[in-house]
Amino acid sequence: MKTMTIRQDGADEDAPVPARCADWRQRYPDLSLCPVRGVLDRVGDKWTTLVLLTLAERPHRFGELRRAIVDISQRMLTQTLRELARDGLVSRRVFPTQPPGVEYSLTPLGHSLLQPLLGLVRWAESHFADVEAARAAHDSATEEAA
Amino acid sequence: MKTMTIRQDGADEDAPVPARCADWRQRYPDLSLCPVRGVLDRVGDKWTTLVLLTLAERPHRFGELRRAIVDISQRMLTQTLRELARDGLVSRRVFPTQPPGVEYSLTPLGHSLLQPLLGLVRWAESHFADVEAARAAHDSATEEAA
DNA sequence: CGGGATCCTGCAAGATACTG
DNA sequence: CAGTATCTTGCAGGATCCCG
Repeated sequence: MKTMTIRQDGADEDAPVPARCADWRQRYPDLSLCPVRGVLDRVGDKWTTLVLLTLAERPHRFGELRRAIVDISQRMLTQTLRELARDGLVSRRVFPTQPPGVEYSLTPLGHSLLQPLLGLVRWAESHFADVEAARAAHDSATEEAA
Repeated sequence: MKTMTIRQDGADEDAPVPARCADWRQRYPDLSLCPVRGVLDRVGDKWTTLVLLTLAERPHRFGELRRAIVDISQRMLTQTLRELARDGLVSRRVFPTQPPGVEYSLTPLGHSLLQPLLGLVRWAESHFADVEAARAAHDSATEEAA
């Protein structure tokens, strides 16, 4: 293995993609502690992304979010919002009216996550057809083998 | 609601982020069919990303992947690789040697996904400290309320 | 309206054992 | 070496009821 200078505080930011990846895996043998995994787990969460994207549009109240996301259960919405608030991605403002209103909105940090997230969305938009084609090809190939 | 011109074949690519998001949600009332969700579910998968990042480094054989990812079970590795191959992100080459060797590598499509993925990784690298700080602040705040 | 607390279930995923 | 098959379980997540 080639010797490689690794900065103590993080990966070598000038390193090419592969080296960066290898570096991350080496520095976090316990994957549950890896910050990258933490983020990816969140993003992959069934609802987190949907909530973030919805809030990207404009601030929403609890009920608005429920209706916007349609098939989210109230339990999951509450839970997702709490974790997002805890992570500092979403802020929760309570209006002491009657009945009480609660408004959720993206924090600057949450907004910053939106950019890479949108990168993924764009990839999905432009490459989903390829994925579907690959699936069709693969499926017909394996089925004809059977 | 404001009227908005939606191109038949996809979201308005010039639209600002929020409108794009709203658009996606509207066009896919059934979220399980939404291509964006499909991609995000994959990325969020506990192992998919790890495998892709590992293969980004260089092609790996099955056993190499197992050892590289350490705490993946053989079952999950097989399953993950099969789905990635089916989606056309990873290619599988069999060498008819004795004993047989199988090499997995990224396809061009898989490699293209790497870019947005790395965007997320970079976000995690640069903002994880903020998330942890937010958590600490949030936790101490709620705990003192109790 | 905006949740909290409970109960219950399905499936994701680990462990183990076997095969070409 | 590179998987497949089977069994088993944890827990994500839905449904439901209640409360300030």
